Amino acid sequence: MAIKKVTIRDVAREAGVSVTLVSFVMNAKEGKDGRLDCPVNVDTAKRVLQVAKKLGYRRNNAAASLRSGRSRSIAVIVSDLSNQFFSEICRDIEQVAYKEGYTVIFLSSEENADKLDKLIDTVIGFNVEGLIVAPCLDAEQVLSRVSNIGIPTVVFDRDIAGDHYGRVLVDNIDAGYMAANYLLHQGFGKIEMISYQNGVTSLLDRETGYRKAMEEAGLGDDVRIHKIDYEASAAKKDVIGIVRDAVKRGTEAFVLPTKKIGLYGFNALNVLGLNIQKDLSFVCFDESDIVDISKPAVPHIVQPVAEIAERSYALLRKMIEEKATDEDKLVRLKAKLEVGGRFGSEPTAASF
Amino acid sequence: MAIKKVTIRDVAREAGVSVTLVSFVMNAKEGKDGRLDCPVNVDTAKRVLQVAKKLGYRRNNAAASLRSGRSRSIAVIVSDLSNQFFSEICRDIEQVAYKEGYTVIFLSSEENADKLDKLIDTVIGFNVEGLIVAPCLDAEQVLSRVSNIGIPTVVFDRDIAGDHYGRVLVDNIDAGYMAANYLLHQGFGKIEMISYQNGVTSLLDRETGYRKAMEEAGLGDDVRIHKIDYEASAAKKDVIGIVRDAVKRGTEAFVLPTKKIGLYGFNALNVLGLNIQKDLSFVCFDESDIVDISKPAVPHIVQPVAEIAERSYALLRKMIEEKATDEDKLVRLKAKLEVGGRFGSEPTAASF
DNA sequence: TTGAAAGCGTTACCAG
DNA sequence: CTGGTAACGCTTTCAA
Repeated sequence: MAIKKVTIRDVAREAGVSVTLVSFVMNAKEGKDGRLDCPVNVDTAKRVLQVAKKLGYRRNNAAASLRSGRSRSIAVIVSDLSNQFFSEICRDIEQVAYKEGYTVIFLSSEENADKLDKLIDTVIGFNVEGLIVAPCLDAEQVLSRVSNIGIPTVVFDRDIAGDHYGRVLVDNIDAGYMAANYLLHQGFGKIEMISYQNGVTSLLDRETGYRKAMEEAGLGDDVRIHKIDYEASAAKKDVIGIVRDAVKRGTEAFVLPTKKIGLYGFNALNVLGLNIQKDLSFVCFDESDIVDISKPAVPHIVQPVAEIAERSYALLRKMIEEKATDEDKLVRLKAKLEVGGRFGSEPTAASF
Repeated sequence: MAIKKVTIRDVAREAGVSVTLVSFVMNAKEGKDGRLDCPVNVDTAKRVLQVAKKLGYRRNNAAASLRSGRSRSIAVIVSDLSNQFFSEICRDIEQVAYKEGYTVIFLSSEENADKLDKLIDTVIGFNVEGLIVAPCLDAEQVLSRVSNIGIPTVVFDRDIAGDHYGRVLVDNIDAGYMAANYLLHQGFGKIEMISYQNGVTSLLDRETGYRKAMEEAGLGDDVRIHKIDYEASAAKKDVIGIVRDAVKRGTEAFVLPTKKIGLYGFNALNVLGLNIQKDLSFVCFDESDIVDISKPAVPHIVQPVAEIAERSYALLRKMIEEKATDEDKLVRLKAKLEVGGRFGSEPTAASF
């Protein structure tokens, strides 16, 4: 069956009016009184609406966008769509954009700058009005091209130099500081950290925070940051070795600054037959099934996902409307330390 | 800064050729020999390419789509983008589509049929060539409208009656059967199941499979399927109660037919102070951080995510090209039982 | 309150 | 091989 194509002209003919009228009616927003606010006779409008519905008319956005230059759509490019952190942000952005009648296109750069480059071409060709990007590694050059083109762009999660971009960032220094400080207040002194060697800003900042907390506690000499491979199976092995040696050395706790590193940490405990808290304590980052369920609860730093999504979208809209001041263009959010699991404050067996 | 707009005409003028030539060149696919296959002089083509690059030309897809009627894009609508199962499928679809030069728009219906309806309007307005949909609850009517319009549509995860759709489904009866059967072979007899009361086909099928395995084992009288609320906090409470009562009754094992229900199960164990395997055994569904890390390993049914993605996309492409036979339009895939965690076959402490 | 007509940037068609 | 020109469906003046 061929795809039905009902145009504005079909509606106009059937309703006995001009295409202009139909266009007016179809674009009219409903006022608060339920009335359409457009310079069209109420009865005519009603008739047009009816005919449009009967015929199954749907606006051809390609044509509308071509003519008007606006597409009422934005693109969100993350480095891995299957990463929970990103997919939650995507969902939240979609929800808030949807309310304003904006369509969101999601794309995944797979942590690959070349692919990011091509994706950006694609979405620009789609006439999106703006971009929200979680920069992949080495994204600087690719994104500088975007800023040359002049398409409004907001980056989040990782920082990128350049004052053209809107930036929505979590204070990762503070996050790392909180993580280490929590452990210090628990009475631990021998606290180490495991991080990736790839040097993304968010991780470097968390390392800085950890270091700062240790130094303030007069434990600067005990700072130890282990760097592991980014690739999963290598990383997993690395962590097992690090944990095993650390326990021998008398290490009491670890700051594990990403969700995955946290999981590697738990895996190491399992493999080594160690117990969380009894043998070793962790502060993890982000929520995971593990920290949700673990008993005793595993303290973890959570990023304000919904807020990141909302602020990114709001900032982008402001930039699209060219109303964003330089102040607006940098949003700094704080992470939070969760001490109980997501189920922590819920009824326990005792309450039954 | 205004958005730079370089059109095909600018390139044509600068290169001293007609717009037609430029269009030819810009649409030419690279042949295997690296040569462009288009009826254009090689040198001319090269010059056009150079000028296009120099000027920063990018095709306006809205215009191209308007004129050609094809958009080289498809839409994927899932019921929750932040659900790992869906987001992995999205990523995989994106990857395979990208290779063929197709853009994918992802949307999230939030398990809401009305929203699905609107999203479909939106993407049709975007001139997408086809739809891949994970039906939300009550999606039947909404989707029947799509099939009237005649836009090629593939559904996955949940079945929908109607022979217009392509359908990529996992054999959930078999999956439920495998789950129960595994427990039976472990020597358990008192096996129960916890499921949602919302009656989606995939769950009903898993229940059927469980029932079938029990009946074949002569344990038809012991079949017990607990139905819980879909809403998380209610569900969590329900499961705690169910597990507590079940253990008292001497239940040995549970089939937990979704990832979330599995997590509720683990939560119940925690809250009740029970041990997996010692006090109660589970077969879960889908991968999660828990089943990855748990020790002893938790057997779980995994769906062939990559295959679902690939087959859905391939089928949709075939339908778009009107080459899909009725045979093609139903793809049945098998789930697999994983007995070890994802880390199961990896090096353990002993190997260090 | 209504309508005619001029494009938006591209591809398709036809002629050279 | 190359180029002119007519659409595609819509929004947007401008005029009635």
